[in-house]
Amino acid sequence: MFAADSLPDRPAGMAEGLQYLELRNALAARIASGELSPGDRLPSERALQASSQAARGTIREGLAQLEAEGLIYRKDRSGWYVSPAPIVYDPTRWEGFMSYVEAQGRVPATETLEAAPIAADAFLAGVFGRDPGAPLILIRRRRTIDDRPVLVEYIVVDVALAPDLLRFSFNQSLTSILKTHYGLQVTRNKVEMQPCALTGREAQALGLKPGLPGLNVVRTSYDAQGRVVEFDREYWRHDAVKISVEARVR
Amino acid sequence: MFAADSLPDRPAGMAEGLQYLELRNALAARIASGELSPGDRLPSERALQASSQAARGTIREGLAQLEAEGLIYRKDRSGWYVSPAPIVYDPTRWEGFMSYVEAQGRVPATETLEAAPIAADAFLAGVFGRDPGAPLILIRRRRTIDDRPVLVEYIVVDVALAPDLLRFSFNQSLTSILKTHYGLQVTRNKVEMQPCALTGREAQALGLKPGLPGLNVVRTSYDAQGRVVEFDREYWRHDAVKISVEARVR
DNA sequence: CATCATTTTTGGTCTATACCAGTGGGGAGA
DNA sequence: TCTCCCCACTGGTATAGACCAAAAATGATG
Repeated sequence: MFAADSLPDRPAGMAEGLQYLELRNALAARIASGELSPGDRLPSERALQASSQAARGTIREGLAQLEAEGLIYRKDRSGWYVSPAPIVYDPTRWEGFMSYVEAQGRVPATETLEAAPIAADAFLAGVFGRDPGAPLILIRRRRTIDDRPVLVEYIVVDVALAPDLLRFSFNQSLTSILKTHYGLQVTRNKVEMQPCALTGREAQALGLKPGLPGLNVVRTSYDAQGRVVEFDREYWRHDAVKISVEARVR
Repeated sequence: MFAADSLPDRPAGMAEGLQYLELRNALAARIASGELSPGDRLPSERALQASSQAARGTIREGLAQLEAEGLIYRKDRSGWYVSPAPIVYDPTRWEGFMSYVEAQGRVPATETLEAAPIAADAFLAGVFGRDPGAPLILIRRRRTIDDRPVLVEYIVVDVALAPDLLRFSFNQSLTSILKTHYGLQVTRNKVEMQPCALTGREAQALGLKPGLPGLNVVRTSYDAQGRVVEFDREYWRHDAVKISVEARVR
């Protein structure tokens, strides 16, 4: 009940007599025992159906349950797979995705999907304290851990603080580009997080069925003068991340 | 794409031609327009079926989608309802549930489900820096906002720091009891959060179908001497809370 | 050995139906 | 008027089938 890392193979009170929960429990036990390891493919729905006598809809109900718990994930029309361990994410200690993931013994990678100048709309103008129409830069990236896409992000930077930013490659740390070439150092963060459904472009970029659960992280980074250095909206796979915050009470 | 409060009635690229997404879009639009307000009951599944010509399974697929997005929730065998706005939760500024919820213009309440002495197991012994078997106190509470249960929590307190704690009522702020009567003041917090599925006792206490998505928050509170004042595991309805963290970068 | 076309497998969507169990309202009876 | 019971309604679970589109495996071909 208390151990932080306990993922019970059969949560107390999880009703028996329900076929989809029985299936869930059976698969969860096989994952917990190590018979199925992260990355392994589960038997196909029809194979599970044959071995359990249940209807396919019932099988899918059980699989969806495990998916909601983050124990397994699906690859469209390819199969169901056991989820890798989530990475631990402390938004107050964020020194960038690459170093963060590496520190946890995983292999990160970044792909720039888009990088272009845009004009501030009303919302972004408010964020950056500029007038609507002010020139900004939008960067869209996809980030992977061990070759599995885990998040897509939209980063907005103020051109006034980082002129000619587009000449750089964004497949590495943006934080270090801003620091090295523009002397912009983040000293304060505001982070908002909310569970969401991954839809449309986000789902597509992550190779997910639209509507799957995700985590939406919005980060506003300020420098010592209180200027907005970076505005960042991230969409994470819900099973890829675990949030851990450590902070003094104020 | 950027506005933090945008809950689009039809996310860009959310495929058309899929009946369950069409239904989702139709209902989301009615919620966004205000035709359906928080707390309102949706038409029954069979009524939606009659008006859309789709099979009931398809209807339920669309409803499950909206549920995953946090726009609606279900009450077992009673109906589907529009979700109220989530409360904003900053774990680094946590002064207690009651004041927090009140500050956002909502009505909080707390119910003690259980309060009893327990002996430390291996995990809790490690948390509190005591020997296994050391006497602790376990408090289980349910907390509601506007009469809707939103979380259950398991709080563990070290008897050595708070002797005779059980004489108090826990239907109010525990933080203030510890401060007023035992001089225990929290100065530092460690918080971990992870999406989870609400099962068994937790689902039951919240009146939810087992397996619905939730948010698991584990908080360890320390005083100025680094002693563990409180160890707290919370299970939130996923649609009841939005996390916002503001912190200096270290 | 690499490439392309074909076939098989897989999950994705959808229909139609059945029965169950808890909710909630209305009506009968005290 | 109040209480209790019953019943209609609601969502929850399950079956059995169908067809589709994308992925993966296969086999033919260069």
